[in-house]
Amino acid sequence: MSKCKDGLMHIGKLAKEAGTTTRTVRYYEEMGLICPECRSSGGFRCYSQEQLMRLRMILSLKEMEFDLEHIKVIIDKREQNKTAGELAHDILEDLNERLSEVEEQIEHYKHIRKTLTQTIASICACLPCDLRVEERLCPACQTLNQPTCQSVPFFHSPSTAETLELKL
Amino acid sequence: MSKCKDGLMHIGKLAKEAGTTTRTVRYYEEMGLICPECRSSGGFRCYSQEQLMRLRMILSLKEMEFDLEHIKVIIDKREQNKTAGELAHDILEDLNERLSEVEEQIEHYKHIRKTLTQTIASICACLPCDLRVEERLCPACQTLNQPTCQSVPFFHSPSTAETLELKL
DNA sequence: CTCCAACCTTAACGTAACGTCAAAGTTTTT
DNA sequence: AAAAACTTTGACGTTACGTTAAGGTTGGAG
Repeated sequence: MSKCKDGLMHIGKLAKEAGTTTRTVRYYEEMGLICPECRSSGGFRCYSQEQLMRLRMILSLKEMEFDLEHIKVIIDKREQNKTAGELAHDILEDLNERLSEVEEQIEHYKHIRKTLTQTIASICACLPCDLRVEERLCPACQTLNQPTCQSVPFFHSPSTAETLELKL
Repeated sequence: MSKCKDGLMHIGKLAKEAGTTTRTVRYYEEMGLICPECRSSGGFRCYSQEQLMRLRMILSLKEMEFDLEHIKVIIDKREQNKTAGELAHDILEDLNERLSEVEEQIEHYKHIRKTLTQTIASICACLPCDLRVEERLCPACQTLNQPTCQSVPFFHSPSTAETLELKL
C-alpha cells in the first residue's frame, strides 16, 4: 500500500479514513483547523494518527452544525484548559448555546410548516374554480364563505381582498 | 412627499412598503423576478402598485423559503395557466414538495438536538474530573461505568477508548 | 531504469441571496 | 441655489466547500 514514511499517510488516505474529501481537509488547513505533521520531499502533505483524530473531532462538531470559526474556538479550548472538569464546563456553554439555536430552528421550520399547510388548504378550495386568475371575485371562495385564495398573496390577484372590501 | 409622476414610486418607497430593502429589489430585478414600470428622466426606477403586489408575492413565497429560481417558476405559472383551478393544481405540487422538504428539516434538526443532548449529558459527567484532558483513563467515567467522555470525540483524548480496549 | 496510473500540488472560479461600501448623479426640501 | 436625501452602477465580502485546470510526485510493474 502507501509507504509514506513511518505510519504517516497522505491526504487521500486521511480524508477517506475520516469520511470526507481532500478538498475539505485542505480547506480546514487554510482556516487553521488542522495542519499536516510534515511534507514529503515532493511536497505531499503527511499526516499521523493524531491529525486523523483531530479531523474526526472537527467532523463530529460539524455534525452538530457548528460553524468552522466556532469549531476552531472549541478545539483550541482543549489545549488551553487544565482539567477535564474545567474543559467540560467551558464546552458545555457552547453545547447549550447550540442546543437553543437548534431548538429555534425546529420552531422556525414548524412555523413554516404551519404556513404551508394553511396555504395548501386555502388553495385546495380553488381547485374547482373556472375563473381566470386575473379576475377579481372568486365565486368558490365567496360561496365557501371562508378566507381562501384571498389570503394567498401569490395566488388570485392580490387586489381581490381590497376589491371585496370596497364593494361590500 | 414623493412626487414621482402618477402614482408611481421610487425604489425606496417600494421597498419600505413591502418591508424589504432596495438592495433586495435590485437583486430581484437582476434575477428577472421584477422590473420597474419605467425610469425617470434621471434614471430612477419607478414602480406602480402592480409591481408592489408582485414584490409582496415574491416575499410571501420567500417566507416559506422557496429559493428565487423556484419563485420565478411559480410566479410565471400565474401568467401561463388559464383557470384558477388549473393554477391551483400546479401550485399545489410546489407547495406539497416544499412541505416535505420542511418536514425533513424538522427531522434533521431533531436529530441534531438528540445528538447534542446526549453529548451534553456525557460531558456533564466529567465536570468533577480533575484529570488533565491529555490523560488517558478518566476515573470518573470508569467508576460511573457508562460511556461518557469516551463517547465524545472532541472531549477526552479520542485514543482513550482504544487504550481501554487494549489494556483490558 | 523507465513508464504509467494514481495520486498530489496550487490556483481560481462558482455557489445563494443579499449586505455593505464607494463615487457620482438626481430629486426634493429649505 | 444650496443642502439633504435619495438613487445609480459597480464591485467586493459572506460560508464551506465542489469542480475544473495544468502540471508535479509516488510507487509498483516490466
